[in-house]
Amino acid sequence: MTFDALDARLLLLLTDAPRLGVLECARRLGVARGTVQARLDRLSADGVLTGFPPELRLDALGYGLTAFAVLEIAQGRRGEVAEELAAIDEVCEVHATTGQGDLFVRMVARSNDDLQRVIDEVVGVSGVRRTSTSIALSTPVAPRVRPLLERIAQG
Amino acid sequence: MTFDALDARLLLLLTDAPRLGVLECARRLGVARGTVQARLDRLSADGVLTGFPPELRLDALGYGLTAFAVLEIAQGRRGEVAEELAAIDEVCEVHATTGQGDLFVRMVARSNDDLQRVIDEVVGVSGVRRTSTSIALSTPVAPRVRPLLERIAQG
DNA sequence: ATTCTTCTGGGCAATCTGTCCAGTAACGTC
DNA sequence: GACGTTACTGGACAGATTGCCCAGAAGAAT
Repeated sequence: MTFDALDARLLLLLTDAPRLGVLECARRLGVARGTVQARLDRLSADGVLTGFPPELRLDALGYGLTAFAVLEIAQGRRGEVAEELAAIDEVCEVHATTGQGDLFVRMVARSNDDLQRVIDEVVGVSGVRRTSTSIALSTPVAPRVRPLLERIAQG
Repeated sequence: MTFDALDARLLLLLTDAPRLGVLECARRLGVARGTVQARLDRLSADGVLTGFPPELRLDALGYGLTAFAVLEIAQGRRGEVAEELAAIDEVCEVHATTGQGDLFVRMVARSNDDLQRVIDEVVGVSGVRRTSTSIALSTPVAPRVRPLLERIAQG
């Protein structure tokens, strides 16, 4: 399973103009339409490209607060805890990590009160020992893949 | 600027079938084509919907390691540091947070050696005081917005 | 009651999609 | 070197979709 510069250029193109048609991509990349189609099919089939989820500004949706929590979990209950966390709507991301903390959680909320409620819900999950949370004040670098793609595309 | 259930249902639809056409969306939502078009235009214009970036499995791309770093920054140099971090390709996300740590960084790497290099680069940024890093062992909940949308869509 | 905004349902020309195909270039193998 | 495999090109086709426009209906606000 390979991923060459053309794949990267294609994905960059779709990053910039997501709802672009296959034909237009082919034109801009200077290759035949079938090639673009084949690449997209292959990337999807190989599981490299898992989709094109909409990118939303959550604050415009009413969820203006983002917070992080580091959870320390009781011995051997990590999987179980992770599952319960996944059931909380406001929990947008969970990682198991090395270090003193065991689980790292990203969550969102509508207001301070709402955040309080969400945090209570998170730390209230059975098996959670110690927690420490912090609030995101700003996001200088929003989630991105672009630089990596550009490198592969021979930027 | 509102965001109603139809908007949410539309975005859920596009989440599941990203490269779906406008007409097909209209059919599945049971509304006129023009409505779907208008909603998408409005969401984009309002800045709620910022795009449809490709969702990639970075490990399939060679970047199999994800690590997090909490950086403590010298007084008043946060913005400056954030800018330098943004210039590092492997840095995929940066948040300014409350708490003892000042900046929270997510980064990726190809291998342990590579991660070492990336970490060195990150902590080597001038203005970075103390750092603590940890590695993501697994990701029980990958970044998601779905539950929030479903709630708005009247789930 | 009147005005605005939004949605509907339809029509139009131009474009795109999915799907074929044959020819050609590139690559590894024997 | 000869051969087989794989990927890309360029072109064809019918059918579907897009962008755009419009008049009328339905609701909400004044």
